[in-house]
Amino acid sequence: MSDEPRDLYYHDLFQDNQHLASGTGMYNQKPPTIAGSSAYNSQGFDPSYLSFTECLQGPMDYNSLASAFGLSPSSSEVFSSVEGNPKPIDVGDLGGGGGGGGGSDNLVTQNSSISSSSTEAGVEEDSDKSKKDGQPKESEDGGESSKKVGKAKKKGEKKQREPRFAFMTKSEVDHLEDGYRWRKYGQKAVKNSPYPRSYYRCTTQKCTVKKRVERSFQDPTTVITTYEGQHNHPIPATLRGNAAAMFPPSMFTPQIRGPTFPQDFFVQMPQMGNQGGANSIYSQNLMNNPHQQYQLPDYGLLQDIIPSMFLKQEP
DNA sequence: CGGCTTTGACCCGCGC
DNA sequence: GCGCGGGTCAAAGCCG
Repeated sequence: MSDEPRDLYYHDLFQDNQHLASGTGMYNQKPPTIAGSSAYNSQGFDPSYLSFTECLQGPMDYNSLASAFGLSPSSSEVFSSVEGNPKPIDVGDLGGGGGGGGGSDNLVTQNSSISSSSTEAGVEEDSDKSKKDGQPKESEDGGESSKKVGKAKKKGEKKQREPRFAFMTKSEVDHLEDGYRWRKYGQKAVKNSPYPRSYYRCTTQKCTVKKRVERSFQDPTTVITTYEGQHNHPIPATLRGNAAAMFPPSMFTPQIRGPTFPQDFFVQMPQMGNQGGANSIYSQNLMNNPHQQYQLPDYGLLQDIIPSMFLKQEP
C-alpha cells in the first residue's frame, strides 16, 4: 500500500473558514458567505460547467469538473494544492474518524482502482451486481448452505465501484431529501463513532445508484452523504411537486455510458437548513445548476458554495 | 397488501 | 492465516 490511497479530500467549511480565507493555492478564495453573497465569477468560474446531476447520471470527466469548479484542469495541481491545505481529510476520517483505522476499503481505496483503470469500471460494477441484485434468491440450489448468502463471485475479478462523491450538510435529519426515492438496505455501526451509517439504494428499477448516510461524530450536526453511481432516470414525478418541477425533463436524458467520471470529489455544503424540505431545495439547486445565480432564500447564492467544493486527484 | 425498515448473518478485502 | 471492518443480503416486522 504505498500508493497513498488518499483519494478524497474535502474542505471543512464549517470549521475552517478561516483557513480558507488564508489558504493557499486555489483555495485562496473568499470563504463562502452563507447569507451574503458576492460574486465568485471574478474568481475565474468557467461558464462551461456540468451540473451536479450530470455528475450523477451523465458522463463527465475530471477536467471538465475541475474547470467547472474553477479549478485547474491540471490534476496534479489540484492535488497538491489540496494537499497543502489546512484540512485534507479522506472519507475514512469522515465516518467518524473511524474508517481510517482498520481501514479496509473505503471510498478511497476502492476508487483509486477506478481512477487508475480508466473508464471500464461501470460495466464491472454492473456485472458484479447482477450476481446478486440481478439474480436474487436463487435459493442456493438446495445444496449445502441453506442460509448462507450464495455469493458466487469469480475470483480474480476485483470489485470495482462506481464513481462516488460526497457532501456534507448541516442537518438534523440524517436522510436528506434529494428528490429520488431510496430504500434502506443496511445499517452498520461506524467504528469509533456513536452514529451508525445507513445504506440506501435507489428504488427505481435498473438504477444502481446507492448512497450512504452517516453523521459526523466530530460534528454531530453534520451529515455526510455519499453517492455512488449515476441515476439513469429522472426524479420520480411523484416526489414533491417542487422537486420534480425543478428538473426539466431534458435534464435527464439517459446517458448511461459507464463511469466516465473517473474521480471522486467531495462537496461540502455550508449551513443547511434544518428542515428536509429546505435541504432538498438547496441540494437540488446545487445539483443542477451549481454555477447559476440561484438565489436561495435562506442560504445565499449557490455561487458562494461552489468554491467550497473541491476535488482530489490521484496522481 | 405492498413497500419500506430493521437487524443479524454473511461475504470479502485488507492489514498484521 | 487470522481477525477486523465495511458492505450487502434477506427474513421478519412495521406501517400506511
